[in-house]
Amino acid sequence: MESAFEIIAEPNRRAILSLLVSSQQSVGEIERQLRMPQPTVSKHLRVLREAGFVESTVDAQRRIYRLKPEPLQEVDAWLAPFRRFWSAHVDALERYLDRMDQSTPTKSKTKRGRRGPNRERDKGETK
Amino acid sequence: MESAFEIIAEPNRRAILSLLVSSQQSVGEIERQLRMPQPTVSKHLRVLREAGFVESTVDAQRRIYRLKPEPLQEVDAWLAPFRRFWSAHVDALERYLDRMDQSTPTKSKTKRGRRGPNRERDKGETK
DNA sequence: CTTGAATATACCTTGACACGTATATGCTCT
DNA sequence: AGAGCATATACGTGTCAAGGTATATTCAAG
Repeated sequence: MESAFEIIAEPNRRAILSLLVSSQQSVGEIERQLRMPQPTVSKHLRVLREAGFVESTVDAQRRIYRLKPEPLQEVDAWLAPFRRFWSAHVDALERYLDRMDQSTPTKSKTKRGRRGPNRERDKGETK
Repeated sequence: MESAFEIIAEPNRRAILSLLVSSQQSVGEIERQLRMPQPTVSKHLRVLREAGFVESTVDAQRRIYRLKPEPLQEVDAWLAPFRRFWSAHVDALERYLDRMDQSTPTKSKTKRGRRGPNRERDKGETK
C-alpha cells in the first residue's frame, strides 16, 4: 500500500472518495448509496483513513467520515509535469491539423515526420 | 488491470512515465537510467502500451517509446472535483479556526487573512 | 549464414489484497 | 441490565500481478 496511487487504484475506494467530495457521510450512508456490504465499506475506510485520505469523527454509534486533501494533492502534484506535456502536445497536433486543413489535395504528400519537438540525445549507445 | 489508476499504481511504471515526459527514450536508455532489468522494463512498457500510456516506433532493433496523453488526462479529469474541494476546504478551515479563536481562550492562534471565492458548502445534515 | 545486440515473451514462484462470513466492540434507549 | 443498531475486526480463500531466470524473436553487419 503505502503510496497514494495504490490507494486510489481500487475502484470502490475511488467511489467512496467521490461520494465524500460533496459532503461528509456516515458508514451506513456510504453502504447504502454504493450498495456494498458493510465490512467492505469499513475496511476500505480504514485503508483510506490510515493513508490520510479521510478522517472520522464519532457521533454516538455513527462514524462520520470526511475528506482530507493532502494525499490527493500529492497525486495532483505528480501529474503536473504531464499537464505541461500534453498542452505542448495539443499545440503540435493543432499545427498539424492546421496544415492538413489548408493543404490542397494536390499538394505533395506529407513526409513522415520522425522528429518531434524533442531531439533524442545519443549517449554513446553501442552501435 | 484495465483502469488507468491501476496502471500508475506501480512505482516503476510511474518512473518510466516521468522519464518519458521530458523526451522519448529507447528501452535500453530506460533500462540504464532506471537501473532495472531489461525484462522488467519491457513488461512494464507492454502494460503501458496496451493501456495507451505510451506508443512505440521501430528504429532498427530499437524501439523508441513516447508518451501519449489520454490516460493521464483521464486521471486528471477524475481529480477535478477534488480540486474544487480543496479551495473550499481552506475556507472551511479558516472559519473553523476563527471560531476556535473565540471559544477557546487558552489557545492563541494567528489569524489568517486569506480568503477566496466564498462558497457555501455546508449543508448542515449533521445531527 | 553466423554472430551479436536489442527487445520481447514464457514459465514459475511468491506475496499482497479484496472479498465473504462470522464475530466482536461500542453506544443508546428502555 | 438487556436488546438492538452501527461499525469494526478476524479469519480463511481465491485471484492476480510483479519479479527472476531463461529463452525466443528480430535486425544489422560481416
